[in-house]
Amino acid sequence: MKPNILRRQTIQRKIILEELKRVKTHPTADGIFTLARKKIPAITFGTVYRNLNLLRDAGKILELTCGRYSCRYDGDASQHYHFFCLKCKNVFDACIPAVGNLDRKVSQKLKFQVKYHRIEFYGYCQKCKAKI
Amino acid sequence: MKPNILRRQTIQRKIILEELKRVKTHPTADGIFTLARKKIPAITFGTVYRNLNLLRDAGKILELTCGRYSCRYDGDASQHYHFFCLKCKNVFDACIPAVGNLDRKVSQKLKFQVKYHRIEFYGYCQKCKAKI
DNA sequence: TTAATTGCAAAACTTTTGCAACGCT
DNA sequence: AGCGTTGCAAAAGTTTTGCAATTAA
Repeated sequence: MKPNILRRQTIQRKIILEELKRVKTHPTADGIFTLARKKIPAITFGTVYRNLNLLRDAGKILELTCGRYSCRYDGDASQHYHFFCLKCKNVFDACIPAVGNLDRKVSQKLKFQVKYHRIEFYGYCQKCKAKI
Repeated sequence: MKPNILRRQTIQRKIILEELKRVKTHPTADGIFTLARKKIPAITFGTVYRNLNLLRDAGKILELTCGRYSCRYDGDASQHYHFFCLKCKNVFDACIPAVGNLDRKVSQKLKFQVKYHRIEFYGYCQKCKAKI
């Protein structure tokens, strides 16, 4: 059923991952498509989405869900938190250390198996808080 | 531009909010539509979505974003965290107290104005962890 | 060679919206 | 009466998918 993942290195996949690691803007799939098309004009949406799904499943990138439509992607798959600006809708890394023991607390309370957690901060970024 | 919100009490709005507060399943918009249609067979998707948006904007319900498509809704708008089962995709309340000082830490670090945060736990619920 | 991957295009799915009719207040 | 709200249907926006051609290993 599931296709074998990341078995081949294609130029499309390489560029998508490279661009995602290069930028710090946590782009949407559409944004990645635009970035990739500058390097590979013939690339299509289907290829971008398929690769994003595969890279996410392989744990090489993070898929951040925000709002109704559209996810955002992060080329840095290590544990870290995010800040979402309520005004300009940009996403930033929230540079604080991981909160310890959270997963264990919830495991004990719910009797569930907690694998990981995410924390999202919401508010106004430096530029936007000046304009409110 | 923006319509005046929640100015009138309609039967549709009343049922949507009642059902959302009644169930503990954190349903999707589609799920709420199905629930509401049992009480008001003529209700439409448009009405459900419009009301969910208005109720969310008014702070009466929570909109939880999870995955690509589809948000989930929570009739309990008070501060609490959530657990997402990676297998059955159900959403549960994570009954642990709010983590203090988090917002302040990020505010100081980033020089942003942090209004609130959300924490999402991921793993396997009691039923699913037995089947892995 | 062969099977994963791509490009293309259509489909699927969720959410929004314009408009006339309806119905709270 | 006034206008917020609904039902209807079409549109918009995002993501997925079937298929034949391509291409990495």
